[in-house]
Amino acid sequence: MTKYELEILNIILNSCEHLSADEVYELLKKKYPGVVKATCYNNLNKLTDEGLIRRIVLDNNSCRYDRTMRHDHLVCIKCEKIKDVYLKDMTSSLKKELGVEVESYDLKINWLCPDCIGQYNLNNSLGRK
Amino acid sequence: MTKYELEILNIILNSCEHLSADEVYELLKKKYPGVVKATCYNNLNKLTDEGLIRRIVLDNNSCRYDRTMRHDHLVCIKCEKIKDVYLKDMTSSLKKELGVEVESYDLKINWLCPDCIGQYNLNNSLGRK
DNA sequence: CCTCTTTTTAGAATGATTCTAAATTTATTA
DNA sequence: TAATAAATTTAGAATCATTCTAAAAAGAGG
Repeated sequence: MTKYELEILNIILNSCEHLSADEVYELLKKKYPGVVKATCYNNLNKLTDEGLIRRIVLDNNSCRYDRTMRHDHLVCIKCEKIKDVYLKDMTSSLKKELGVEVESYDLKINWLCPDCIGQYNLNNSLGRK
Repeated sequence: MTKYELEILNIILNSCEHLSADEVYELLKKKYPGVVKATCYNNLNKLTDEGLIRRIVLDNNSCRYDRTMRHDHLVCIKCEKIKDVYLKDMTSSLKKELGVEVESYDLKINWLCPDCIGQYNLNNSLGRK
């Protein structure tokens, strides 16, 4: 594991946010000012392939990086901020309901976060789409 | 609703596949050869906003379009093909478990489809990541 | 028919990510 | 330790899906 790969892993494991590739790159530059963006992408891909970090793809086609320990995500329909939630693992119940092998799953729950909830008419935006 | 919007809606409702924007565009051109790609994108966005179709964002940052009736997706970890599955709606159980309002959710289940399952060593690829 | 609004067009712009080929670093093994 | 091989990084160009822009066209209502 190279110094860049290690530092990127640390950045992600120690972050409370869900960072974009660009945000990871900015943090990486604080320690290694000369580093190049492609290196950041290379290592984000490598770490993802190795299963050490996890890529979350948002509806607007942008990615965030996260720890791998199994958990689910609340995504705010307004500000798009992500919050981790630790719901019980559904793998085996999905297997049972589907009758097939399940490798993993990805559950994104759309909500209005507390910061945004005041800014919406709840009846219109939550009651029905 | 314009002829383009209507035709795009028909293309998606009548397709058994989960089409990409480009595939929708190719099909649209069969009926309206002069139409331009931006029109296709405009209308895909409009239809999505109107809730008449649904956008699925894959891990590789590409989109597919689908009917809106609530259902979940099996995504093959090898060929990335999508299959619809109609699992029971979890909205209310999620609300209960989380203790917050839930607008909707998006569940993607990763598996190896029957076409790809022969090409993998199941112990390695399914047992653990 | 006139005015206002919406949609379409053409093509440029954007922006995230990937690619390429050369340079550098790290690891291997003679 | 020197030589060779493999992996990583670099710089910047390329890609590709999508969005933007401003002008033209189409549609709707009075």
